[in-house]
Amino acid sequence: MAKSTSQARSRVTVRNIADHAGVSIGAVSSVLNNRHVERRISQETVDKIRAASSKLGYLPNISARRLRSGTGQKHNIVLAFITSYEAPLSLASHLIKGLHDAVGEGGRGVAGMSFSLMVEMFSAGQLRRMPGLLTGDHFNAAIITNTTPEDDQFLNRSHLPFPVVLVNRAIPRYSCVVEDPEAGGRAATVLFQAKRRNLAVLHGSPLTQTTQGRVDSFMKAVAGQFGRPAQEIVASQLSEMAAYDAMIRYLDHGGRIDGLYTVTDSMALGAYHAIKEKGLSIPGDIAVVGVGDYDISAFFDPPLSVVGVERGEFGKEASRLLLRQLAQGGLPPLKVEIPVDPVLRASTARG
Amino acid sequence: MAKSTSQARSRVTVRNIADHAGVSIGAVSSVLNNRHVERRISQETVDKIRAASSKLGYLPNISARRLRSGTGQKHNIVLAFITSYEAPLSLASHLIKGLHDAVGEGGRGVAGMSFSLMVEMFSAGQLRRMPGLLTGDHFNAAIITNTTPEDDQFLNRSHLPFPVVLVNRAIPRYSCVVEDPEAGGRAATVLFQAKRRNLAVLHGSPLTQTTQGRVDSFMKAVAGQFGRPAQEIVASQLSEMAAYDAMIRYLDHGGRIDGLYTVTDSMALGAYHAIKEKGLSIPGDIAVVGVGDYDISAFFDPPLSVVGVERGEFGKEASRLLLRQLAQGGLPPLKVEIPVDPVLRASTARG
DNA sequence: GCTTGAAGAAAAAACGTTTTAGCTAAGGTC
DNA sequence: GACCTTAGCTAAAACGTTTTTTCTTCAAGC
Repeated sequence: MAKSTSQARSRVTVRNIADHAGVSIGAVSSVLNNRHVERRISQETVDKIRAASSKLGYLPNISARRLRSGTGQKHNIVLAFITSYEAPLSLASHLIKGLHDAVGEGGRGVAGMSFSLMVEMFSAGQLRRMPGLLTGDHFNAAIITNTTPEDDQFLNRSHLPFPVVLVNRAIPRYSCVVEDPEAGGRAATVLFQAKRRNLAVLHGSPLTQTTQGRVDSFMKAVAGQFGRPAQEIVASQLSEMAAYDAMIRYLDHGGRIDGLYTVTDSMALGAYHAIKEKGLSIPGDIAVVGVGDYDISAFFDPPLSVVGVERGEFGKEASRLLLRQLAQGGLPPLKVEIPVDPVLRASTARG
Repeated sequence: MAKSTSQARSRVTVRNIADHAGVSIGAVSSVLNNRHVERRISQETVDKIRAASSKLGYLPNISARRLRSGTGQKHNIVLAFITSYEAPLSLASHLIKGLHDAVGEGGRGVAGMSFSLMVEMFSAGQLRRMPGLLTGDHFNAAIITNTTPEDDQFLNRSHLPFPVVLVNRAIPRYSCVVEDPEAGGRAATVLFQAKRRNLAVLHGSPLTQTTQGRVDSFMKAVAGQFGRPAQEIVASQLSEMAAYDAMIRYLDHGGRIDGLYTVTDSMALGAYHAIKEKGLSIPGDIAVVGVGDYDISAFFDPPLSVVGVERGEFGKEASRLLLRQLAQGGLPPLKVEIPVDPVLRASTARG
C-alpha cells in the first residue's frame, strides 16, 4: 500500500514522469532530450512533462542512456584507477595522466574502442568492500595502488574477473609495475662517489613494500662496500615533519654521519631543515640523496640529488600492461621494473 | 557479405559467444559470471563457452551490466571531473579528494544514491569536442576546471544538460567556486606589516583568471597604501625555472625591492633561488609571500609565508554546490568565494 | 508402463533508455 | 465525398546483460 509513497522515492524514471504527466514515455524522452520540436510535441505537453520532471527530481540513468545510444559507436571500455582514500594523490595524478596518454587524448586511440577512466577510492584495508570489484560490473580493467598488507592479502586470495595491474606492489598472479629494486643500491653508489663513508638511511615506520625495497638494497650495498652496515634513522611517518623530528633526535643524541639517503623527497626536505638547524652544511657535512618523487627537488636549497624513476613512467607502463591484457586475455602476469636514474645535484657534491 | 568478417570485429557480445559455442545466451552469462555450478551447466558446455569467449576476445559492456544488475540498489549517479589535458594535476588531486569526501567514502553517503567519479580530460581549447558533454549521456553532473578562454566562450554560449560547477572560473549562468578576490590585497597587507615599502609582484604570462585577480588586487592595495604602483616582474610561465630566470633578469638590471608577492608557490621557489644566488637574503633584503598552493611551503628555506585558501576547500565547496543542484534542479547559479588566510612564516619576518 | 525427479539447457522477462514506425483525428484538395 | 497531408501522439523495438521460468530428456522407482 505504501508502495508509491515511502518506497518509490528511490528512483525516478521516464516511466514515472510519463505516468505523472499522462503521456507516453516516448514523448517524455523526446522532451528531455530537447527533440520536442522535430518530434512534434505540442508546447502544452512539453510544459507538462518539464513540470513533472522537475517536480519528481528526475536524474537520468547513465547506464541505460549509454547502453541505448552508445550503439553503433566504438566499444566503450571502462578503466578504473583504484587507490587508497588515505594515500597522497600526487602519484595518482601522474598515473592518471599516464593513462590518458596511453589511451590517447579524449579516450580515442586504440582500435575500435573508446575509454572512460573512473577514480575509485577505498579506506585503507577495506579494498574488499569496494563495489564492483568482485562482480566485475563496474569496470573492464583496473590499476590498483596504495594497498595495505590487508588489502594485498585479499587480492592474493581473490580472483578478480578483469585485468588488473598493480603499481608499486608485487603479488603473485598479478601484473605489476615496480621501481627498479636496486634503487637503494644506486643511491648508495652516489654517496660512495661523493666520498662518503658514514652513511645512514632515513625512513618511515612501518615500511611499505617500496620503501622497504629501497632500504634493503641500500643497506646491502653499503655492507658490501664497507663491510659494516649503514645506520637507520626511523621516523614515525613519511612526512617532512616526522623526518625533521627524527633527524633532530638523531643529531641531538650524537649521531654522526656524512651521507644520508632518504626514502622519499619529503623526508629529505625534513632532514634538510634539521641539518641546517643544527648548524651543519649540505653537502659539506652531510651529503643527501633522495628519490625524485617531488618534481621540485631541483629547487631545494641546495638542489637535491635523486635516484629515482622518470615521473610518469609508472602510469605509462601500467597502462601499457593493462591495454595489452585487455587486447588479449589469458596472458601470464608480467612484472615491469622501471629503471632508476641518478640525477646529480649540489647535495652530493664531493665533500 | 563481408558482414561477419571485417565489420563484426568491432563488438563481441554474449550473443556472439552463444552462437559460436552453439548454446543460449543465458548459459553464456552463467558461465561468464561463474554461476555455472549452481545453474547446472555441464563441464563440457562450460569449456566450450570459455573457449569461445577467450577466442573472440569478449569484453563485457559495463553499461548493460550495470543497467541489469544495478536494479534494486540505490540510484548510481555519475560525476565527472573535467580538466585540461595540459594543466597540472596537483589541484585536480585535491579536488578529487574533496569530491570523495563530500559524497562519502566508497561513494555512499547521500540518501539513496551512490556515486561514481570519472576523470575526463580535454585538450586545451577543445572542450566542446568532449563526448557526452552536450548529449548528457556520460555523466549526471560535472566539475569543470582549467579551461582556456576559448573553452569559456563555448561554455558561455552552450547550455549543458546537467548541473555544472566551475572551479577558478566565473562564467555567467554557471555556479562556480573561486578564491577570495582580495587574496592579492591580503598578501600586500602581509608585506606592509613586515615594513616593506618597495614591492613587486612576480607572475606568468599570459595571466589566468585566477592569477590576474591576484595581481590586480595586489596592485590596487599597494597603490592605495603608497600612492604608487608596485612593480611587475613577468615570467614566461608559472614554472620555477621561468620565475628564476625572470627574477635573475630583474635583479641584474638593477631592480631593487624589499618585498615580493608571487602568484604561485612554484614561482616563489624560483625567486628564492635567484635571490640567494644574487647574494641577497630572505627576509633580510627581500620578504617573500606566496599563495599556499604547495603543501611544503613550510619547509622552504626560509619557510614561506602564504596567503591562500585551505587546501581541499575548493573540492569540498564544489562538491557541495554540485550535490545541492543535483538534489534540487533549477536553482539559480551560485558563486562561492573561498576565504584566504595568511600563514605567517619566516619569509616575511620584520626586516 | 506409469509417475517422479533431476540434470541440462533454452526461452523469456526485465533493467531504463532512445528511436522508429504506426495510429488517429483534423483539416485541406480536387 | 474520397483522398491526401499533417500534427500530435502512442506503441513497440532495440541496446547487452542477468535472472527466472519453462521446457526437454533421461534414469530411477514402483
